[in-house]
Amino acid sequence: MVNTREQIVDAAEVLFAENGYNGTSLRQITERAGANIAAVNYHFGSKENLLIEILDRVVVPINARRLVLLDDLEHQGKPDIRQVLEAFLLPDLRTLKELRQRNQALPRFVARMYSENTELMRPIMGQQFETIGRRFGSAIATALPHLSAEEIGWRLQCIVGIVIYLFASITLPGASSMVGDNTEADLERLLAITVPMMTAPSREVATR
Amino acid sequence: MVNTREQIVDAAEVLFAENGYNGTSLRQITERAGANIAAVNYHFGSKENLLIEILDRVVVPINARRLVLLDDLEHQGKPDIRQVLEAFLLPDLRTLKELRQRNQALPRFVARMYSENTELMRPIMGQQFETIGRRFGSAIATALPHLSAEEIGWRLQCIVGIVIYLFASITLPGASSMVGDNTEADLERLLAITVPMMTAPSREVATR
DNA sequence: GTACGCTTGAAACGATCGTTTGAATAGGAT
DNA sequence: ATCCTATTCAAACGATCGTTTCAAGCGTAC
Repeated sequence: MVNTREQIVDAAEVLFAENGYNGTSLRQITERAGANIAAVNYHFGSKENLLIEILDRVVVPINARRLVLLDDLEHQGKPDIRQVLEAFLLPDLRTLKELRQRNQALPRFVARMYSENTELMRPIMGQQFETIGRRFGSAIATALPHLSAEEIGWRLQCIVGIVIYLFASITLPGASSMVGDNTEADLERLLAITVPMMTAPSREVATR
Repeated sequence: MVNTREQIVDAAEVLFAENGYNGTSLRQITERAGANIAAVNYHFGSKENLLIEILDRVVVPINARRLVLLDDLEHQGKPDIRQVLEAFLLPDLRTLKELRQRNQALPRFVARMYSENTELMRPIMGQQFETIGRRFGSAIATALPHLSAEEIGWRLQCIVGIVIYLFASITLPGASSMVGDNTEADLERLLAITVPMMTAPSREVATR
């Protein structure tokens, strides 16, 4: 076998997406990869390290792309809400499309891991979103001065919920798929609802 | 033990929410419930039946409530978009609050199972949402004639994504919790963004 | 008391889990 | 050819999984 390590990662991506982390055994992975059981612990050390390696390669670049786009925007001047949201959403759509081309089931797995909110995932997504939330929160605040920081954070989390749902690729009966191959069109469609959703006047809650 | 069956359900709810279905063993469940291992298979037949029993008691009433509210609305006349969305969201918020009072971790577990999109879950949520999507889709279509049925279904799924995210109770660092105890206030907050999000013109080009 | 359904108990079932071991193999550098 | 490092392999490790078995306990009707 010339490239056992890569074959294992590919097989694990598919099986994790299909049956979850706990629902996938190393024997399934290595059988699909055409490798030996011991190869996982040899190349990765443990099953958990294999998971982290898969997740990191997906999650980290998304937020890196977000920050690059936002930096560019703020360097050019004061961005409006549509530009900020585009910088937030475009990395998701591009990554979603790329992941699908590489492995059709991978985005769903990432969405599952995100929504599991377990102790394994919390440091991975927590530290990532801390910077993202602060940077985009203040960018939105300057574009929409009528909203409080708390309300902006709340609405941003709603958008995160939509994005995770996009990644989950849940296609309910009678509904078409949420995103397609045309990233520009998907972005337009998302901005068409997220911009009004973010711009809407606040009915803020006092008792929280 | 006077009520072993109930104790098992309660323990399973907590542990499933914490560690997932595959991540929870029957021995953990029965130990927490103060029951014997064999009690699970005696009362439920299998671990999978125990899961289905827990999910059914949560998911089915939500959509039943939705349909009752929508029936009431349509019986009174032609509902506007805000009323329809209220009928869609209110059962979620009420159920979310109730579930939290009963078991703080239960909503997160439901959200996890929803987003897993596995073969076990598909019949449970699929058949449920088929009626819901059709009924609410047509109700929204009469309230918003400028939107195509396909666009309505797509936006409705975005709202489902937000709701699942609410249930997941993911609290990112630096952000407050998404919903509280004041259901009326939470509903107002959700309607403040979902009504503009649903009403927005289709594929709008620019907001300046 | 005796007999009978319902429920619980301890123990073991076969299967599978993630991990480890140590020998066998390959392929280049010297 | 010889050595060395990297990788693969079959096999087994102890642990834990969901499930089953069957005896013991329980309250109620006879």
